[in-house]
Amino acid sequence: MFSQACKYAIRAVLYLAVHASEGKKAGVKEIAAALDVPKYFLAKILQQLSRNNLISSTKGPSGGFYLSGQNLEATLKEVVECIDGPDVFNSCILGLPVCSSENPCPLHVQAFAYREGLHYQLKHQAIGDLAKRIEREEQKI
Amino acid sequence: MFSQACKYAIRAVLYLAVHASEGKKAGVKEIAAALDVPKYFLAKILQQLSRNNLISSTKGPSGGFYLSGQNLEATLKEVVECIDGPDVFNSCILGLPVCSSENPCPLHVQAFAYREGLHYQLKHQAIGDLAKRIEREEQKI
DNA sequence: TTAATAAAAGATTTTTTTGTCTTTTATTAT
DNA sequence: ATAATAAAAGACAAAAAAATCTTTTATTAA
Repeated sequence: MFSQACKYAIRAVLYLAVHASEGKKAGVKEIAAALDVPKYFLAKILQQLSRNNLISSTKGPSGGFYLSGQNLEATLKEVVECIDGPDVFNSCILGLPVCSSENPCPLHVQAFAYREGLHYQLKHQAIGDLAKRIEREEQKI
Repeated sequence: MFSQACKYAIRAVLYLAVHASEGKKAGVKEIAAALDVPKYFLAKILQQLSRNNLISSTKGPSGGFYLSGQNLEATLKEVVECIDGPDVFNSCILGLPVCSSENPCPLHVQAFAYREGLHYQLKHQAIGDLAKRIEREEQKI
């Protein structure tokens, strides 16, 4: 479903939502250690998210990454599409160039339901709200 | 979700279910052309399926691939797991080593609910029955 | 204003996946 | 028996994804 980079991206964003803020930024080193993820690879991913204004960062001492108020209102759908491209949620599960409700591949109905449910959640839940649930239910990231 | 090899495998098996039989085998060349898929790569995939008794084959003139009665009773779940490994349907969508209903990752509920739907179909529908529907509804493979 | 810090950027390497080509083995029709 | 056929197997190449290392740039605290 998601590339490795995308999985790291989602987890990093959720980590920032829960553990960081403008007054308490988190560095690559901290995030990579907390998530047990390759540091330099994560750095690249964070840069990409930052360039696309999905996360915020400042350089220098006491610098690092965090989510601004605006960032917290974004959704994971945007994060996912930033890393894995815009077709993640609507490409055919069998890779057929034409596959739609009108012209469905043999797995279309099932695959569509599966992915659309996930898509819906990622699209309609703000990252900030998701973070609250994670804290409330003490979920691992 | 599925690797490229797995997508080819599913499509090839369905092609065989619809277009081939013990009396009318299909060669790699025919299948690759019909599905517009790289020939030599497909050959490798068919070999793997054959070694695992998910498809049948015979060498030599008028040889090729087909599905035996037993093969038609198998499911796409078996095909998928033969190519992509046994964890496709129960590994965490975020790649966390521990993620279950008791100890869910932040996306577990959504991912599980919807993936399980796909899993259920692939697990409980025989390839032969699926092929009948494909013919009935004239679906592209 | 300087040294230390940490992200940004660029270049490179490693690993995995995908795709190709060649040789061998089995089968069958002549 | 033999030639033709087609899968099986093995070796190889290309592309993509994942991971690493180095240099540059911006910031800030002393």
